[in-house]
Amino acid sequence: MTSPRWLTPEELRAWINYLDCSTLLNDYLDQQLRRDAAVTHADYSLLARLSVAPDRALGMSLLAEQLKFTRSRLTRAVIRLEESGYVRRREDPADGRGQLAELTDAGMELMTKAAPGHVAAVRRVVFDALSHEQVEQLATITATVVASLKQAGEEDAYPATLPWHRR
Amino acid sequence: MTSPRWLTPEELRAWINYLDCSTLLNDYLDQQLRRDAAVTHADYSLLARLSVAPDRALGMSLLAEQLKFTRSRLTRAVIRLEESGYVRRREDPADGRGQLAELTDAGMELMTKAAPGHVAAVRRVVFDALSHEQVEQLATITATVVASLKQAGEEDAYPATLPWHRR
DNA sequence: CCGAAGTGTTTGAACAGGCAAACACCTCGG
DNA sequence: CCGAGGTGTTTGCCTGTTCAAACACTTCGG
Repeated sequence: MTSPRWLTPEELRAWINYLDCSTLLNDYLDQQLRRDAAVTHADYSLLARLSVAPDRALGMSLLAEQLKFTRSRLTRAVIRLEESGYVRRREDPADGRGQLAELTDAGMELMTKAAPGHVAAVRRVVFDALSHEQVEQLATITATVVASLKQAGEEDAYPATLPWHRR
Repeated sequence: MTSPRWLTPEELRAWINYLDCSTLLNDYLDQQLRRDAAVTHADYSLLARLSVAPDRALGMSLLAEQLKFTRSRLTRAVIRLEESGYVRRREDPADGRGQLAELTDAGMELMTKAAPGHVAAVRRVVFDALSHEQVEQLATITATVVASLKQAGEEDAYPATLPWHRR
């Protein structure tokens, strides 16, 4: 690093906007779901993944990977949701080490009640405010950054740690 | 809500990409700062705000607002940073109720050490991967969403709670 | 000058999430 | 068939965050 290249004014503006956007959007959706469906955004995402899975069930590791959760976070989240009656766990018939998380009927019912409001909220603050072109731009930009993160992660991780998502 | 308008496939793709991007990017930067400068991304942002403020000092409420922190979150964060020696607090001479958070020399030194690496990381995973046009698109899109969130927040909040940032 | 209402900040209690270590089970070479 | 090493999951402990209630000070109407 010779002289650390700073961000240009446009980059800085984009960066600050992005940071604010990401925080506020997350807060907004979390509030909306808490208020209207009594779940957090994180729990909602978990249930949503299960609701579209075949048999409404997924292995814990797979689920953690999709959600970008640490395994321990997932364990605790699933325990909580199990206590609330939305999820059930059973052993993976194919692998004695594995557990499957399965959406219960109550969980499915919650999703069908909560999803319309959530989708409406996302629409309202994001997609209704953006043009069709901007939606495409957003998809491309975020995909690019994700790819770039993936590559950066692999390079950094050569010594030892953080294989996929801090393991 | 007649029949809840679902998301189109492109919208859904954009949304999922965005969600992944936001999570992974935050994780990545947090790891980078923890590893290279022994601070969290949140603490870094706080110190960064102070470092560019006049006299390196800001009132607690103003700082909380800029950072989108709860007031209580800010209180505790500042206490922690004060114990680490990066921040000092003093009474606001203009208002006996208020406190000012001020960056110490140690804090400033930390920032000058940490900033280049952080900026390099942001460049690497975001701006080096995007074209100049995409940076502008990102700035516009995020600004639009922030504005739309602000409006949505005001409308929702008519009954009672959540004035600015859940108060 | 008094007290009510407003604004700025902190505290107490509860909980989510991260890391690292432990545990359980599978798989494969010998 | 045994044990070493891998993979899937959970647990213990600690830190950071939230919500609500308390505190502290200021301001303003009477």
